[in-house]
Amino acid sequence: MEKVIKTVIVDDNTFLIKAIQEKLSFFDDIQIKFTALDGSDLLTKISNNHNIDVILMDIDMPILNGIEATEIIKNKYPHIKVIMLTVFDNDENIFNAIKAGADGYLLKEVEPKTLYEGIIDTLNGGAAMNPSIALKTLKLLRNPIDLDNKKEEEIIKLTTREVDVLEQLSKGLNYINIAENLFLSPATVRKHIENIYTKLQVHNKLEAVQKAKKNNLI
Amino acid sequence: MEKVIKTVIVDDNTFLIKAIQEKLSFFDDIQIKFTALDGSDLLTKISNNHNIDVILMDIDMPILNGIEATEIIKNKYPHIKVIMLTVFDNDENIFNAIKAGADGYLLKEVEPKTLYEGIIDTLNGGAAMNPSIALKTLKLLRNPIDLDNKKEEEIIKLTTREVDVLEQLSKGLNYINIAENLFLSPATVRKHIENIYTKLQVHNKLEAVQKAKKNNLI
DNA sequence: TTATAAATACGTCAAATGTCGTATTGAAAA
DNA sequence: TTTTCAATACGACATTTGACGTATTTATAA
Repeated sequence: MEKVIKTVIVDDNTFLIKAIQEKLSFFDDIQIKFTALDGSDLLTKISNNHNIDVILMDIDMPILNGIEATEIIKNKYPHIKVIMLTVFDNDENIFNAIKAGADGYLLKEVEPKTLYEGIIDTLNGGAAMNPSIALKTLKLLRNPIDLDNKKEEEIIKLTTREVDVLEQLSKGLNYINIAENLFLSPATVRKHIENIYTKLQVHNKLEAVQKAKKNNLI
Repeated sequence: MEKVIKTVIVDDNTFLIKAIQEKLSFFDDIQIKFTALDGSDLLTKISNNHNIDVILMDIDMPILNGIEATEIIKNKYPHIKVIMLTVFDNDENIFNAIKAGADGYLLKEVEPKTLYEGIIDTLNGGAAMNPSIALKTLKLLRNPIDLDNKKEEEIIKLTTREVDVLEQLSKGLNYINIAENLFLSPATVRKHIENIYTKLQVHNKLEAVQKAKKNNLI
């Protein structure tokens, strides 16, 4: 028989705590030891009982947020695995959470089974990650952003097709070649690029590529 | 109904190709367009048919290895997803594969279902990764090693004035503005740029700026 | 069911860019 | 001293790009 996985949930929203608990209720070996409503609350409770395997940590919380809490926890109890469980997937949060020592990063809409497997993988010495988060970490590795030089991250939303086109643009290809690569009409490529320029508020290829890289869109 | 996923397998071991094919045979929407025995073989075959969704790429191969091949492929066909599929999980391979533009990194022992899901996730704009690989990428992000592998660096000599112009170019300025900034005639700016293109062996602004950055000229 | 969004595509026009050729001047190198 | 190179500059021409408007189809969300 497998031994239980002593789990802690930290979230300032009691409804979301309930939701996570329900997701995990399918799995007999998950044991919720306690829950906490913010980082400070967690620290208090954990100092009385640090016999914990894994913490599921929200980020946006009052008093002490999830990233600060993670840093403290991982410093004091490095054996405890911390998996971020949040609705936010912006670069800065991801990067800071990783820097703080998080062992995984999942989005709240995660399937129960995926969440469970993520916990197991993490305890087995891996890291749990949504594919979309994984991609962002790859991009961060390729193109290290300067977080100091980066205030409020604009939320620029490009469609997948627009990203395809932008990637091609970034290789220095012209419209004709991009069209050939993506099996499109050059007219469509131009239209996509037009839309990209509008969204990025730029007026030529070079600016588009630079802004896209800066915002880790490509 | 979902459309088929045009897939290519690259591996110098025909037995392993067979093994991968068998793993994917469970899934009706995976269509193996062709297989290749090394990077060079892949490039030849893909130049005749680049209507491909995803490439499963081994790393250790003769003639042209998987990382070099990935770099070439992603430069020419950035829309094609490349997932590394290898037995090696050392930091250097992972880091270099990511730098080369890989969209995922899975180990060969991967379960058929996991491999399939990884392909799907990647095509949906995510990244496929084993948990153990994911952890390594996190560690690389926390502690960035600079494996700045500069091989045979070409010796490109630009004049100081050309560098001036190139720097302006890299800011996304047009000829008129560059001329104003440097107190030149636009015609002169154009001539400088023409000479820069010749020296760098490129044919447009974007390529010039990228090559210049790569060679630390700006 | 009806909006809405995404992806596709065409046409037009002006502006910018890439590629030629040619030429003058001054400074540095042979 | 002669030659070469760097920097400046003009003209011409074809191609590419950027900025409009418009329109159809499909999938998804309200």
